[in-house]
Amino acid sequence: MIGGEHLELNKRKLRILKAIINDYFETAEPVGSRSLSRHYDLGISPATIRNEMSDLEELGFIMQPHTSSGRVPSDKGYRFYVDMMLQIQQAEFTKLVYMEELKNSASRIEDLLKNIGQQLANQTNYTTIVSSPHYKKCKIKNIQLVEVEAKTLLVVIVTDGNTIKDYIIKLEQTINQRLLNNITITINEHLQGLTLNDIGLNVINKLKDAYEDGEEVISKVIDVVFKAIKNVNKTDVYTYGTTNILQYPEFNDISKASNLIKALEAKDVFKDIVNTTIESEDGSVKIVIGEENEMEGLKGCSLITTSYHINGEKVGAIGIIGPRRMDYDSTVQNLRCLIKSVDELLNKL
Amino acid sequence: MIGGEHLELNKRKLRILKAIINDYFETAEPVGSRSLSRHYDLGISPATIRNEMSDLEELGFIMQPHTSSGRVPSDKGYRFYVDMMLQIQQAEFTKLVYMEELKNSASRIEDLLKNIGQQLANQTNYTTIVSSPHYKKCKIKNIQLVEVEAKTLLVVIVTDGNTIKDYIIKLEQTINQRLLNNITITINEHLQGLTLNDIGLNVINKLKDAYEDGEEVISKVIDVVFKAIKNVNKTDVYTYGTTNILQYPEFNDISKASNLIKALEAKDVFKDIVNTTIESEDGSVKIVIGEENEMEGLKGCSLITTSYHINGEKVGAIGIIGPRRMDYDSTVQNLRCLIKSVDELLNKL
DNA sequence: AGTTAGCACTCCATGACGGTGAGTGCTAAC
DNA sequence: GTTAGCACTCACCGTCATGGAGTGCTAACT
Repeated sequence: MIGGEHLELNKRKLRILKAIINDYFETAEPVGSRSLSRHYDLGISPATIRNEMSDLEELGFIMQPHTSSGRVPSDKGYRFYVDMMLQIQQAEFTKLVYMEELKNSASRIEDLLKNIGQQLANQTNYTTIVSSPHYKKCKIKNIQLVEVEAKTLLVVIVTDGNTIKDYIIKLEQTINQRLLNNITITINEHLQGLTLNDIGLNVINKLKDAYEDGEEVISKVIDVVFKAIKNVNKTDVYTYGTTNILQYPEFNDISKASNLIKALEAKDVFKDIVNTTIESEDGSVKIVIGEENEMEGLKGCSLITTSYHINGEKVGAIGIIGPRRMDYDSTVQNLRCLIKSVDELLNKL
Repeated sequence: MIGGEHLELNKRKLRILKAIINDYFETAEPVGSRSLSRHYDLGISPATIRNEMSDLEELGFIMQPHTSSGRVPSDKGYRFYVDMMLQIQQAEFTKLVYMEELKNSASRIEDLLKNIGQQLANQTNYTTIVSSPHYKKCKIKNIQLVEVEAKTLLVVIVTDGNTIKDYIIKLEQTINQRLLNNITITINEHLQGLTLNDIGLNVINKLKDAYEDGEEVISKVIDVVFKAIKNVNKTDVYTYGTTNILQYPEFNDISKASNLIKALEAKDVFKDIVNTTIESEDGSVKIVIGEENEMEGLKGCSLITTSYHINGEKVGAIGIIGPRRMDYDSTVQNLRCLIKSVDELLNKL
């Protein structure tokens, strides 16, 4: 399909489309034939450009906001441009200036991801989203029980990727230290290496049988283990630089801005985006343009996402949200470089 | 000072001021003498109202945006009104409808506070801020060391109010389980009940002397303890319902809205507000009006804050941000009821 | 046949203009 | 002390003319 349309676009039409996209990126105003011929050295007269633009409009790559105004790239136009760009673009990994900072800034994955989101927003002047890591099969690595005060236990659960979750549980009766130690050991023996699905009734019963006076503790611990694993699997999404995107004239209208912010606030809706990003091809960059967005509030924006890895597994997504006319070229480039360094950093932690 | 001005305001002027504040709250438009006499049963003619308004303006309680326009309450006018209200208002504790929900929703303090912020934003249609609890003197309750894999230790630190912080530390060399257990016991013996200030060089040295081959572990654990306590003492501030405030016409201008959102995003600046709120009189409600705000982006807003308690100690703040003409009366009322229930809930956890 | 100059036309943005409505302050009468 | 009346101000709104930037079409040029 796209290939077919590509063939229809001769070199001159392509140059003009690119020029329109570039001019519109810079001015945010519909671009006309005359201004195009002035600013770009196309070697043809405005009249010729007009003819070509008329063709491009017929093909659906550009649109007129109203008769006798200049042209604006359509979603389809951007789609075409972006698909072409993704094929052509050389992966040129320049070292990002803020990588050094990041390297030293954080020893926890969450903090690192937060810094990345913040830095990327600052650097691109767009809004960024970062999802927390999400492990497909979350295995239990270690469970620790600590008495913090009488009848109160602290349960610490370490899972894959050294994610730690801790819970406080209240008991009906006190429990002596020796029993607690033994229970801890037994629980670990039974649960280490298991995923949520692996923990069936038989495992639970076996555990409960092991200690008669420990039944309360064990069943409460198991509750908490389930909670923890569910929590680890919960994808959290964080956004940075929300106000960055408000500076672009397309969001001058408060109602548009408000809708967008509302969408950013309701992070739930990003989870789909994160999931499809994670499931898409390794190392690929996904671009969603304008109306292609399923979320209402984002239809005025474009979204560039890619996934990051921990221990070789795709576990989370990083995305950039900008106006439809955003600078796809260098933003994609930027994101590619970033993700490369991020993957390295994450695997070092 | 305020008392003196109060005396200057006879009953009629007061009624007029209240009427202006109320009308402006409802319409967000400057209010004139004629419309005032129509909508409120003041028993006097517009001409008389005009004379009174002229006086009120001279006293600084109301202002004219431009000659021959209606009047708008000034910060001083609101301040006067609000101070009076706070003195008069009966604390009438109606049960909040969403309290039941909150009761069941959360078992962790952070989750509960999050729900509260969200609910309060929904209910008031303003933006809310909630600070995380901040304990004056944070004592160490329990420290636990767990080997999660070779050369990798998990350090769990439980402090006052059952706040839990956990850290992963990497070691140069493996450590056997027995030594680890002993170190854990010794560390707890030495550090339990101490605050950050209590941990001086002599404590550290004593600890290090206890185990020759445990020096690395001990010094790394102490590092982490310091970090944890600092983290517990760090006040985090969360905001909810950011878009709520954008619906008010005073923020129709995108630049004003953007400034406000920027202020909300830069949560650091709220910490002063939180601190002064926590330090102010027990159970009191603090109101900051318009230009009284120190933060640039908030000068167009008003802020109503109060503190919540855990174990009798004021540990955090809850606040509501609305337009200057917000409904101080019922918002304060609302906040008072909320905080009463919240304090109860928090102390049950 | 492809390219270009010229021309008529469209539409948006801008600024001037006048009328309207809501407001004020002042004065004089009640 | 209160109020009616009046002159005046100012924001707001619709209308109108103007200018600029753009288009599409046609005819002439290479």
